[in-house]
Amino acid sequence: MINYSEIEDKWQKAWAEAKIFEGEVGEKPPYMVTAAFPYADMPQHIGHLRTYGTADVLARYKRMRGFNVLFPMAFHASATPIIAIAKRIQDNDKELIETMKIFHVPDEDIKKMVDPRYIAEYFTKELETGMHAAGYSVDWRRKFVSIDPFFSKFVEWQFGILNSKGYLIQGKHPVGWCPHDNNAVGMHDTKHDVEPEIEVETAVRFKLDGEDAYFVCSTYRPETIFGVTNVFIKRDARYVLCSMGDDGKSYYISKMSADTLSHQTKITVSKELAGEELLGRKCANPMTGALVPVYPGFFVKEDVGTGVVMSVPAHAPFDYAALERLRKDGYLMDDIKPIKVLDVQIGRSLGDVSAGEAKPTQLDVPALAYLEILHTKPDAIDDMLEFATKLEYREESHWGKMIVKGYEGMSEPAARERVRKELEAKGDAFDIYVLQNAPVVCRCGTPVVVKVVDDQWFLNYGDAKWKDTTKEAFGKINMLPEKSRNAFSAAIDWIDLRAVARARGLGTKFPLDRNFIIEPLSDSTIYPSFYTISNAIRGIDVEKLKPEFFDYVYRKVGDLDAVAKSTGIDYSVIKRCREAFEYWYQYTSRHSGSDLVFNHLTMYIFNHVAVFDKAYWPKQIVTNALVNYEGEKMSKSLGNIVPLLDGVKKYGADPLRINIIGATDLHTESEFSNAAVSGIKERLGYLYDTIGELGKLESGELKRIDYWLYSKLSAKIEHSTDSMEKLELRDAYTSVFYESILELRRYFARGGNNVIAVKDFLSDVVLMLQPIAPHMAEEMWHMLDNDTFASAEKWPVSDSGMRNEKVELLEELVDSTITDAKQVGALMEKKTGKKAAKLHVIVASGWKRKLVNAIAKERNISKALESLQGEPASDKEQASKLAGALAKKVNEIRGVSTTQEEELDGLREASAYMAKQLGCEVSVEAEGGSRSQRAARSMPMKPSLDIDSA
RNA sequence: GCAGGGGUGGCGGAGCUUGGUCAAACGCGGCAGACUCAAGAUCUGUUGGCCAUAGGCCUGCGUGAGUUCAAAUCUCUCCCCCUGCACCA
Repeated sequence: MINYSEIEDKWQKAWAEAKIFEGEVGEKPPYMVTAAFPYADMPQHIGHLRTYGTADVLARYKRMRGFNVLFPMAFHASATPIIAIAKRIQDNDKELIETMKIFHVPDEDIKKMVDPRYIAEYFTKELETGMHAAGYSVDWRRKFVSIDPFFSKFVEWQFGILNSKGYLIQGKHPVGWCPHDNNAVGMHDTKHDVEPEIEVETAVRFKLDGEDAYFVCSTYRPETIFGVTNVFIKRDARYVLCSMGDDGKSYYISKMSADTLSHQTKITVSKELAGEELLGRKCANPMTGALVPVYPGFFVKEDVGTGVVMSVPAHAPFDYAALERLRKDGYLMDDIKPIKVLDVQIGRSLGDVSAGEAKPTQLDVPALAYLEILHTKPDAIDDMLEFATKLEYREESHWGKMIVKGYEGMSEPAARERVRKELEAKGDAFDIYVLQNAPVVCRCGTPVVVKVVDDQWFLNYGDAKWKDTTKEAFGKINMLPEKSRNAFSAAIDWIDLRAVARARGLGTKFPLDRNFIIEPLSDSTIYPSFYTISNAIRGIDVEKLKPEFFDYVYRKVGDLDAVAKSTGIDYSVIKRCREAFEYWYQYTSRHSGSDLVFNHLTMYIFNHVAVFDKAYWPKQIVTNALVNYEGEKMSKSLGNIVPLLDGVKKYGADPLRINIIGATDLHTESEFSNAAVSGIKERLGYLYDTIGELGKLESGELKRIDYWLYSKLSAKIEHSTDSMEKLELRDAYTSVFYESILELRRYFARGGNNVIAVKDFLSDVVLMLQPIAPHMAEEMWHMLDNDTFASAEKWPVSDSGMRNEKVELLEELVDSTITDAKQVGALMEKKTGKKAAKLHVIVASGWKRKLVNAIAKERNISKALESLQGEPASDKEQASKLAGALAKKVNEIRGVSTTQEEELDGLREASAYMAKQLGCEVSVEAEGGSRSQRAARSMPMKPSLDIDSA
């Protein structure tokens, strides 16, 4: 049994003592690997191995490829969860404390976590311990925390630059808001961690006839305004007459919506009344001018939107149903006729079957037609109407074409935008925000509302010039996996204004308004550059870290002497910082989970472009998918989180690393499972044992199977090197790990026993295993009589001279012959009831090879036969016979490279092996010399088989 | 809704960039055998389906169409699944 923890301890200590992972400026080409900050609000679980482990594998690989590698690490604490956690600890939140227990946080530490700073302090230690245990080749001298004062100086400097470039702007912004706490609320501030989802609706105003006031209807589909036949209100709800904003007009909306909307605009109520009282009035459609009546709608909700709904019976099943019900109840409205505004093939998305059955009686009223194809009626339950609404909305949005004059042929989304803009231009429409997933409840118990704050600071990622420069930089970045490029491209186009200041949290104060904190994703966009100097400036009085220091180090602005003088920082330190930045930042590889593409990673590119010279723009970005546990997503609520330290202790760092990092492509989720890890352990054990037993092998002359092993090794090195360059780790480690073991097994089964060959093979395999399984590789490397560090060795180089395709081909011939013989033997046994006693393997003559190759080349039977001129007459006769048989497959025939002698040789050499596999005697014969009647059936690479029964 | 990714055996997933030599590498699971008093572990073999029974044939890569001598692979259509959608790490 391998004692993983003993081996891990041993080598982790040895590496630290030898300082082999400490990056210093040097002569070799630099390569800097950074992975997204871990957040210091929880320790790591095994899922984190995916990103950090991948970065470590790359760092270790590049070191072996002759690069001077720097792999630093730091921690993020400037986040809201950390504040929320402190608060929840204070409130004695059971669920949270449960989670803390999963991570073995001692009670006394939990108690201290009412202080957010203690949370950060505790978990940064935990994180470092975990990363150490996982065997990451990190240069720990450079670590810092995002709330360290010297880092804040760096962030402030960065924001100074962004501001000087005009990228910081101020404006209105909708946020989830708790009226009780008077605070913006995010996911971490709500019960059950629900993210408040804010959605924009269009509010359209309808002028009342004969009254200086408006109804405000909220809608998602302003383009249907052409089809409005009436307005719905809720009969038994309370409504108010109020002012909205400062346009001096009066508006009718429900009382409840007035409360909600008061967080978005100034609302002053002048009168309150019952919905009942509004009935019977008329108001004007702002688009068409038509006067429409006000009716009660059964489905209208006073707390949704404005509590007033514009009715479009042609395109809204609810509206249609409401009118039908009113009609049934005898409500007079002879003048109401649905007005169709767009055309669509009804039921198209349901497939041919349902659409074929549907017989819409009134195609002029799509809303009714939708009810009909769903076999439902206007008096159906709300859920059915809802379903019909969704279907209609979706199909019309997808395929609908406008039929309204002036908008003919426009798609629904285009028309929606245009109508909205037109109405807004006239002042007849404005945006209102709604909580799409209401109710969302703040941890204090108050329902969350949408508030529009008007003094929010934004980073303007929409700035056209900035975007263009970013795209330029993006085009040159190496993306791994390459297919992530599309997502980035979309993200760069999409990102616009990003709020950068927040009211509370740990972190750097916002320089333009010290009452705010810089939002935690925005404070960490260019921090990888801070690693290049963090070790050199730690301990310097932070007040000396003035902007001119950073300007010089990162942008070479100013003069070294002057900077030293004005900051008071030692000349040599500044010089060293500049040199370190210039050196390390030439080539950087950035690693993160793919979930960060749409925020951190995109902002990472933007901010680098804004701050640094071209030479220091990002060079490579690596994203990876996440980790599942036994087929399920890992999550705290599922309780299937395995803390990293527990995992390492239980399974060993290397088996975990192979399973989580090496068994999957970057873009697919990896699967952690106990079964997979134990399979990996068995295989590591096989390699370990094989090395331990090398002494039992001999050192004779190389045999065919030895050449085969060398050939396989050479191909393996070439293949896995290619894969590693693209970080296709699954591919690389299938070859290096799994297939190596299969090859060794076959080698021994074929009678291989050469100590030199096996040792050569294993040495290279062990070295290639080093990036992913560093501890075991180190151990085995030393068992192979080396006294250097595998972690500091060179990656193996493929010796193309060792490639021997002929030998590999002949081994495949042995395999296929065995497979065929088994099948034939089984058939024979089934037919005759007798077991095979002797197998005759008859190898095809040379002329057949010529014929086959000629056909493969010419794709023409007669031409191929011509090329056989000069062969003995009898062969020619047989050749034309055979050629006739091959004629109908003329396009499928492949050429062969083996001669009859080579095949005979290869099969004879393996005849003992074949005999063992088949359990019968094996005789290998040449076609010419065989007495078997089946000899003529033999083909190149497909010997004829004849079995003598017992 | 928008954006990105995906749909291949019992399962996880290769293959798609560059069409043919290729359907299913590698792993898990299943089955059979070896070892064992036995179980487990391990090793060996086998494993898409169907019809065959001297090594063969047919069928099969979400749906439907198209391009081509040839499509898992290229184009289009539709369906379904996953992820993200901002002040939140």
